[in-house]
Amino acid sequence: MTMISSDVIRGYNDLIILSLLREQPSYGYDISRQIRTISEERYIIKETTLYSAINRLEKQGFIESYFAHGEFGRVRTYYRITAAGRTYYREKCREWDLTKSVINQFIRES
Amino acid sequence: MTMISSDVIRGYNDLIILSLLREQPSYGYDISRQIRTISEERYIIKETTLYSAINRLEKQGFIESYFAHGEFGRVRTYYRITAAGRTYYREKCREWDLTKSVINQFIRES
DNA sequence: TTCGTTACTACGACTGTCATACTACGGCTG
DNA sequence: CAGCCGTAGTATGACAGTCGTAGTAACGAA
Repeated sequence: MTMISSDVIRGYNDLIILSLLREQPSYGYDISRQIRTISEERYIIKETTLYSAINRLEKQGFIESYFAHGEFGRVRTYYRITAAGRTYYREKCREWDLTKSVINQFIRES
Repeated sequence: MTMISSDVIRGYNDLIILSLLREQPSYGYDISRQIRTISEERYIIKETTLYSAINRLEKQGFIESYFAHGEFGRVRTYYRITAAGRTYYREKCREWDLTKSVINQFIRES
């Protein structure tokens, strides 16, 4: 099982986080578990990386936070995507498609 | 025409440079023109980024330099890929395939 | 002689990620 | 009831790759 190193996925954490929040609001720890699960253990995001990405996205207005109780009454910080966040997500998706096609051009050359 | 920003291609400059040197030895300025041409102007690498990537690759032993005359007798620093570089290139390609499939999983989810 | 293109190098700044470490609550086991 | 594991984070400083800015220098064309 090959894992993904952080430097190759660098810059796409925002995209990944937003793609999950597009489905439904969530909180940090759950987001990290979802990433792990959906990637089939091939990408495990570091806590510090995740939370710094989350804070960045919030500062930029792409997500917003609210407090809610999970099971057993524990309060957690939940995040939901904003309208600006959805727009940003679509842009990032286009950028990703472009990046894919450009890089593939170089690899296909050889 | 949408351009590729450097933060999305970050980490793949090594792969791109090696993919070109796999074909034939070349020098800095020519590599940057090839990148521009092959990407159809969608990715224009900054000089400083290119040369720091080249120096990094040489330090790591993935490419090696030699001096040669271009047209009109000007001496330029040419680079060719090493055996270690070819191995590294193949690894990076596999990593790229993995990254693609993982990121696509998140995007396809939604 | 000046300008544009070629062909670089140096330096300091910025950003995203990481390593390390710390806090704190709840549930389970011994 | 003590200790540990899983949950749910925050703080801090370091590092690597890229970028902005600037400078050098050789060559050909106008």
